[in-house]
Amino acid sequence: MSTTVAKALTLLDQFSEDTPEVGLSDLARRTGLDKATVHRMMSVLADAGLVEQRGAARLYRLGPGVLRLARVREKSFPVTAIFQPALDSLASKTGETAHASLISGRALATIDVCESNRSSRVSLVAGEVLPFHTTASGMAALAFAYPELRERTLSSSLSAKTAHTVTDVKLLRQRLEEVAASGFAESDQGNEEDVYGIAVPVFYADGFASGSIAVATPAHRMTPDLRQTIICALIREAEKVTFNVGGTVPASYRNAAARSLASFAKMPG
Amino acid sequence: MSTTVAKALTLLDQFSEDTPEVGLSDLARRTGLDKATVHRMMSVLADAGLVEQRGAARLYRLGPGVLRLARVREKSFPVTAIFQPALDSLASKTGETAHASLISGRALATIDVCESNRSSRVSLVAGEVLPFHTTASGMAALAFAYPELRERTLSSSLSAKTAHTVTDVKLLRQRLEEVAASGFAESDQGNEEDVYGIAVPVFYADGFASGSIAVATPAHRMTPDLRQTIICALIREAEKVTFNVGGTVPASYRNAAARSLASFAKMPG
DNA sequence: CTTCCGTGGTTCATTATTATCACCGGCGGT
DNA sequence: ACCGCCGGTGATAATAATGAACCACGGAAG
Repeated sequence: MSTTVAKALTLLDQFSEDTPEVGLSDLARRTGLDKATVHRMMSVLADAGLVEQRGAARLYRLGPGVLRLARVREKSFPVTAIFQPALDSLASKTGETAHASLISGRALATIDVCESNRSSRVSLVAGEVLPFHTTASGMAALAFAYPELRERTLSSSLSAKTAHTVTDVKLLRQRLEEVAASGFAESDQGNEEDVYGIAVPVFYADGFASGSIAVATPAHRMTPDLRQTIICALIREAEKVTFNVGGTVPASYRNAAARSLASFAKMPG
Repeated sequence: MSTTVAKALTLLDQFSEDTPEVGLSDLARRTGLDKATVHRMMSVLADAGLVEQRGAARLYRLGPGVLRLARVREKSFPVTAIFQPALDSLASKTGETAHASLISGRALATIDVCESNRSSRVSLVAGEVLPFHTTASGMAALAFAYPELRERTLSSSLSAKTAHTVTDVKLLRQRLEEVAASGFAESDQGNEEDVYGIAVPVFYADGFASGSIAVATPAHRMTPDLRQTIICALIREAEKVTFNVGGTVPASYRNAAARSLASFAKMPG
């Protein structure tokens, strides 16, 4: 984080679907950078087309440049187009909100969402950069990601987002091992109050996780039955998605997932 | 261009649909930066998720971060979703390839394309950052853009891309005045050999151009009839698009477009 | 097998860039 | 008129970027 470009790029992280437009002072406050610094950096970002300044309020917002970049990536390596149908299927099967996230540098980026059509549903604020350790999506991805990323994450600052957030490194490591053994991750209100998340990893061609797909439900609604339905659906969809993006399911995960599915089959109901 | 962030951002411009993956030395060569510098910058960009390095070849490609950013922008300010149907309509009406570009900092970013279904058609390399002065899209946008952008562009280095490219500032200024008077821009092989482009501007709420929509045809196929068809269709579609993005058509353009349409009506055929 | 050239990646002293702070003009509420 | 906050600016002190040299590797050619 000491390099100037890194600081400049944190400015981009300040924009989300919640706050698509941000002012200069606000950016400075959020990032802890000096106003002048932010101003100069934003001018540069605007020059590159990554942000633009429109309207009388002089607020900044993301610029057309990001559309171009996304287009280039999606054209040469389509993923959102592959994830979306899987999420639609998940949402209709489970009746809950499904979303997909990709490992994006040292964090997790939510790239696709399909909200359920229930009256009471989890409506997630997509577009935010999510930490690994507070979300089921993050834990699922991290458990099967490059070991170096796992270590770097565990040895970074792990802030709590709710009263339920696990921040203890030893406990997190244990949780990751459980995820690795079961093939799926769960988060009971670790990232947001009243949200229960379940996630499974999706893989790259090299057999390491590229991201994850997840289903989020209101915590009070979670039942063993629903839980089982969600996990089974996730495992099945994830396999398809991994295949469609040209990924390889590693043996470790394949075994873990099979074990979990088998254990459900034995249970009554 | 002297700031380090600007240099780092030029690295992102090296990725296009043509070359979605680039190596380290290649990036250094293209940008004129030192290998070590590029490596450090790419590491930072990768940390932010804007690029990623996959596969044994260690090539860099755009990362999931750009998907997130595009999603955020598109959710709060949908434009590609608005441009696309207009382009589809243009392509079917004219039988030629249509595309939309937005002013992205000090250049033009192509964000949407609809190729015609003809056997011989202009197949454009989208995703590239286009200069203003070589393309019809660029001239259409520039003629109605903020004066400061126009001046800055005209006083920058204007390199030629084909033998037909106009690089003389005085002549370009004259062309821009013609565009302002007629409401549309034409480029006869100024950006690419054998490509004839016609474009009209699209506007922001403040009455300045946000970008343009254009139709590109093989130069040899262009006829007065086709030209008229294209221009009329463009003007009509552009008005709709401007309205749909919440933009305002300035009086100057409205008059110019009306004049052009009227002049065609008077003509035989 | 050796040589050569091209990768990607790293190091570190030199140097140029960047952050900081106080300041400015403008706007809106009190 | 005042106050606070906004976006934006400029000179100086402090920091971060630079780039040549270097390493290890891999493939092609001699």
